[in-house]
Amino acid sequence: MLKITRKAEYALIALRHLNSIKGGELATVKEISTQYGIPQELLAKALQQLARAKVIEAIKGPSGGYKLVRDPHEINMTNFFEILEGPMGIMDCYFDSGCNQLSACNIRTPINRINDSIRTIFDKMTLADITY
Amino acid sequence: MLKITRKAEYALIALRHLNSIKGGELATVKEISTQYGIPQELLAKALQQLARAKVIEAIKGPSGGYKLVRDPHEINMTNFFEILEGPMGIMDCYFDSGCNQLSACNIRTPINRINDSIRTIFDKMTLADITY
DNA sequence: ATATACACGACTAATTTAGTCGTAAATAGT
DNA sequence: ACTATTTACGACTAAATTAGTCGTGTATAT
Repeated sequence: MLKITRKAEYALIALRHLNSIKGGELATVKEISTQYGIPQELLAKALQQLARAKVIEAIKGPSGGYKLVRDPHEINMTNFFEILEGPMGIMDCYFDSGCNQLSACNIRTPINRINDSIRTIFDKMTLADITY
Repeated sequence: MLKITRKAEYALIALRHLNSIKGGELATVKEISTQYGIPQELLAKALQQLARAKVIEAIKGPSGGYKLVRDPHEINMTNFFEILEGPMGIMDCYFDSGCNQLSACNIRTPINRINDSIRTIFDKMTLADITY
């Protein structure tokens, strides 16, 4: 429980890799996936999502690839996870308020406190902390 | 992502309920499940796990039920979640070290930092914080 | 005895996550 | 223009996890 998805995990590995190579250099999905033993297509999807979110930039064609275009300090973990996995919350009712069955729910308030605590952690932690 | 299971959610609701009734009083699974609209058998399982872990006590037979037997301040959320959901960590490699495929993994250290942060939150937060 | 309540393993169903495939579009090099 | 390379992306299948159900057993108060 409380696990992140593999897609997010692969994305982190890739981002750290992109961060480690010098300024203008590119890395391809193929390179990254073989180097770290990651399923290529799955990594591709993750990087496409990050490219759409403008965290990285894609260059097509031969000698193409991806590069990091934002300062890792600017992207916090809440951003990152929500780009890849959608809204973050330990229970659905945090963002999906259509909870009919538990009309007498007695734990909404404490659950929100937990959520907020976790969110605060991830807000404060940036990609720079992950990538060094 | 980062969601807790419904079983844990139901258990929290039940514990909060048990905490709200006076000292020696009992509540049955049936009562709780109907009051909060929770599937009875699933709640029963959760409470059985908590009873095995000595967080609550089970009294069998007619006029039986469950009661809270430990000070809610003594049980932190890490305990609670691990009773119900097993080892807690955002990635398997935190507790299951048999990760063969990612021999070149470059994010183990930062992942452990995240894990520890979350764990710290849950260590500090007790059932008393949830149940008021 | 009987009705009530917990105990628990086995099972099925639903949902989520992981991974694959096929096809399209851009582009560098020739 | 052609080809090889690389990203883009939706549709699909497979695997794993979670949710929920069922049957049977045990304890016990009345």
